[in-house]
Amino acid sequence: MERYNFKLVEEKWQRYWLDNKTFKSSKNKNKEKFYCLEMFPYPSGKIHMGHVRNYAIGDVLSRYKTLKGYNVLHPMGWDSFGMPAENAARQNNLNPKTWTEKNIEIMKTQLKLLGLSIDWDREISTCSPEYYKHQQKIFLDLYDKGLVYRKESYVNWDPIDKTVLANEQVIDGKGWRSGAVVERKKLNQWFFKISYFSEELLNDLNDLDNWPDKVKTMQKNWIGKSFGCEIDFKVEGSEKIKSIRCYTTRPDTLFGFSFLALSVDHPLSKLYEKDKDFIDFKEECSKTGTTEESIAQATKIGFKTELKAINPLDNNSKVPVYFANFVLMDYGFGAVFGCPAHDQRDFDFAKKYKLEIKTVVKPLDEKEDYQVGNEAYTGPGVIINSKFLNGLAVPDKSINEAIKILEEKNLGNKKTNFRLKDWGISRQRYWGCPIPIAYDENHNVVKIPEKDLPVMLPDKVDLNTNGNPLDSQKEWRHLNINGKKCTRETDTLDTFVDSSWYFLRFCSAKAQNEPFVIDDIDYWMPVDQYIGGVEHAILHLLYSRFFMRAISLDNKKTGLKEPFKGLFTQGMVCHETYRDENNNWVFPEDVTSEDGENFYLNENPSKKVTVGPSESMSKSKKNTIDPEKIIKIYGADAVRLFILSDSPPEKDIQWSDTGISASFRFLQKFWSLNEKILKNQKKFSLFDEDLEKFTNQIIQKFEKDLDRFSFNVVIASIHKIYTFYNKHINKKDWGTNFYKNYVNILKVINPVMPHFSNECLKKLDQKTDEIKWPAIDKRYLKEENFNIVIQINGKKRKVFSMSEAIDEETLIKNIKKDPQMKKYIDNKQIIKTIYVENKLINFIIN
RNA sequence: GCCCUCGUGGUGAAAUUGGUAGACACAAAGGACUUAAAAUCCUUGCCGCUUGCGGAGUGCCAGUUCGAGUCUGGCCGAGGGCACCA
Repeated sequence: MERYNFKLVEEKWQRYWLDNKTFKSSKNKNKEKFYCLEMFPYPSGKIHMGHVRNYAIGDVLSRYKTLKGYNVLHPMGWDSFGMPAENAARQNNLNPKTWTEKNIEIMKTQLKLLGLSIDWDREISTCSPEYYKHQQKIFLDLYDKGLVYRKESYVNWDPIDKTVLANEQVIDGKGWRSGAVVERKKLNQWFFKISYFSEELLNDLNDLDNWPDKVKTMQKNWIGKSFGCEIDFKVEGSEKIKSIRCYTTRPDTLFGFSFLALSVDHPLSKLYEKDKDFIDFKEECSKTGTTEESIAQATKIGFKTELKAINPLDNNSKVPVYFANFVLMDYGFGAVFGCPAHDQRDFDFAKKYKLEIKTVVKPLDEKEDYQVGNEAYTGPGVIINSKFLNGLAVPDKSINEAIKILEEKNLGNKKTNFRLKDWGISRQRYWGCPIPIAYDENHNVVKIPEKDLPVMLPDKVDLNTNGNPLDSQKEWRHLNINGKKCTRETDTLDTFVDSSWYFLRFCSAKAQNEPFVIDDIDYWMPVDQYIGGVEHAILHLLYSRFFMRAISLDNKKTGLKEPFKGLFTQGMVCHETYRDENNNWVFPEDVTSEDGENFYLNENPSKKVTVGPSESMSKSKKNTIDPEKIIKIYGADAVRLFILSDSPPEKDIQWSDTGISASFRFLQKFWSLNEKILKNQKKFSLFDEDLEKFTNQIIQKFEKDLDRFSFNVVIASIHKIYTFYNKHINKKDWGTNFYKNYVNILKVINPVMPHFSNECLKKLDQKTDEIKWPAIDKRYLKEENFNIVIQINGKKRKVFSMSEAIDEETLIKNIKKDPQMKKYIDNKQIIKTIYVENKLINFIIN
């Protein structure tokens, strides 16, 4: 019997698909479309298991939908701008472009080994001018729409490398490369006005029915809508300043007001910029680390001014004004009123500076003379000690009433606030999309004319200079626009911009003169199923939602707002971590074990290896498995089968060597089943109803499980199929329907293991092009063997197997006759009987 | 601190609207076949007693229900997100 040679088979079919352009997609308005998209990879060098899992899921879905008769779009591209290229190029003295293009070639080859059903004719790469020229066009379009602006803002500045660092490049307050203490520096930066859509981005989450709730909640919190009131506080003690505006969500606690706190960046700080004590204080504030921990533990410090703020509801109450380190400038107005009794931060601050702590809310179960203890009380209750607000229920009534009164007295206004900040898109980097802007001699912004697009990245740059390499490109920087001397913007775009519209480009990947053709996106968009890692739950997905709205704004031709109709976030691939005696990480392939308990180095079995917990595969911990090596040993179908089995796709999965080899052996077993069937094709004679039932029911289950992404259950069904068919064939139950049903089985497993399925079908002389999902014969879906559970007082005592439906009366008669059941029922009074038709009967007795 | 999710055998898990808990696999043990090995197939969740049967059982404690892994409340534990957002 011929062994299954996955290598030959997989190569053969991959060649066939390529030569025949099997997965080429084109618009067909008579056919329902399905746009399946996985998050495109960054070409870092090689694919990793995370990619394998992501693309296996997407591929199964794409192939399934194709079988179901949809016109499927399943493209792939490269998120190819970004810092790793710049760093790698610097290290190896290469050009980022060369490095990136080489990686793309390698990874493309690896993806093809997986047998993905991708339309490679639509391949795009964001670092290619063919792509970014359109992005520059979109940038200018958004500029014209007023959604792009420039303002001064703070950045993390590395004083040694003279460059801006992203937040994740700042480690313990120091630059990741130079180790220099990072400074806050004000720079002119470009922004997208994502806040223009805050309300919409929040509300429209409600319509995204096919998104995970988790992601929607994360976005909701990120947008952070809060409802409150802006209040002007009159100020005494300075000629220059008469009032300070604050934002609060708790205007009802205004009678507990005991200080007013300002951010050190508040405009009022100008009054103190020559005050040495204030300069020292500001310095002290900036030292508070940037790490989450240090912020959480930071003590609250303040700088007392000579100013007094007046309580708008009680003009006799005058309280000190402080600058305080815990007030943020970019939320609200950079000024807050302090109510220590009912806000923990204010409480901590008041304790430190011995300010009054006046209780104005009491919990419902406390007496009128309630006083807050060692911490602020922020829960619900009733207003006290607050004159005309007393007795109001906290929070809803009290807040609404307080706002009403403030508005009536012209002291404040109802206000909604969002946490979502505008998106800073300037990066002082070389390997990114140039911003198509220049400045004239008076520093005015000048758009690069459309005819001069794309603004090409210069090929030859010195990456070893400090700061942005583009700054030193003298020739490139200077240009004339309409006869005026100008200099180019040297910042490039955040790479998140590249990935905010690539799903549109796939619809018109070859369009020369525009980013996309309206007719194409009308047909293909929105993406029906988007699949990727949960790490992009907020930024990438929110930015894409913003882009879709920004592009559609004032655009009469497309009104699309949501780019992704369905979203699926898959879990990570994990593996145990290994360390040698010197505590260095060791690759799993360099480790061996005979008993599964003690581990040693392959090269030196006397050296013990300690096993750490299983964690998400990462290069730094060396707990990675190279997909290419695994595919070469076990084949793509075995890898696909394994990576989809066992764990539900949204959860993390454990890589296991025994698991992958079991999948491999399973394919071998399935193959020999196929061989047996092939040899005995002529022997089918008897009709077998059980087979018909099994097959139709399992295909139905397949559909249901595929539709709800239960791939692990689908794989379980495949195992069941094998066991069932193998049993039948060993018993020589050659039903006339055996062959037909088996062929249908080969079709439904096709999305999961396409090479294997195609090869088996071919061997049985079946067509492999345009395979259709088999129609289910409804006659066999009806369960005709009824298992009726007999319960006594809700406890299972026996199961009756019936070949046909039975009525309650007969059933009870049978039960009473049953010798096993007799002992439970005889001489007992049946108080109640619960009967679920053909399923269950429950006797309640005493 | 706030928000969200999840707790089921040795392990990954299944159970779609409350109705036979543990499908399907991994590991381990035992068995069949074999001169032997590989491969393949079968059996085994736990505790009792003699095949068979009985008991407990889905993190813990209550509740609703004829019936709860599933619903409600409280507690404990794990993971994730946000983090001085006023």
